[in-house]
Amino acid sequence: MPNTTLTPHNLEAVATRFRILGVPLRLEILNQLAGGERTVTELVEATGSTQPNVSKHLNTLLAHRLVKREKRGNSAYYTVADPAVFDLCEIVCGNIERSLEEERRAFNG
Amino acid sequence: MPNTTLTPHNLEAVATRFRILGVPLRLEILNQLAGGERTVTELVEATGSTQPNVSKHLNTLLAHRLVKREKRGNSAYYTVADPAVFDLCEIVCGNIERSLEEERRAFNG
DNA sequence: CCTCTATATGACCACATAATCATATAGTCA
DNA sequence: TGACTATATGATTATGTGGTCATATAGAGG
Repeated sequence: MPNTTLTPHNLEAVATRFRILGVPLRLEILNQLAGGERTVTELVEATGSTQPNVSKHLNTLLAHRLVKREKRGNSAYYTVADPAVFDLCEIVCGNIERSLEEERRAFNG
Repeated sequence: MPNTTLTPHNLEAVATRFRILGVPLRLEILNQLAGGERTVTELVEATGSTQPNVSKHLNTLLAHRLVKREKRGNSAYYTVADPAVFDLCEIVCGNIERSLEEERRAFNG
């Protein structure tokens, strides 16, 4: 029953969620977190970005509840809050694939 | 087998797709198109936005293959290119729901 | 051809925000 | 306490883009 659909009322919230996911570095971070919890330093190394930048994006992801943070010792360990985000990526990939396939068919019979 | 996942290579494309969906008016347009093809004028009335603005967003959606356009007579009829986008919205809604539910549980036991 | 309607487009502005730098905070260990 | 490491944060800049306005394009009907 909680199979909510797109309504004018939650439209803003949904758009915001999409916007959060619309930044490559944030997707890359989430992709890293798909392999389990990571510290900021690990994410900095994995992404090649700067520490303040990664921290800031993690903060954004945290504020929108896409990740969870747990402080242990000197470090902050981040994990994905809801694995369903990866389903999103799957679907989007499927979308893009079909688009490209269709374009290909349109080009050469 | 075309079950593509998030890789560094398509990451940019996926992020772009998310960014396109991250604008409330565009979501509203897609939501309208869920009910079948619509003309620009119809979408202007339904959304309460201006004609140039709606046209511009339709152009963006078209450029990224989220909608299709067909010109008949004096009007332009738009349709959703890939209904799978609505699955995205469903998932996001589910995400948000779970977030809020969890937040609620955290607040009052 | 003229008018009306529908749609697209270019110029412009305003605002949000991603990236960077410097610095603050805070925990660990000697 | 002092040095070191890890993380967060404030200020600033640069850029992208959503919205608006005016205008162009184009088809329909007289």
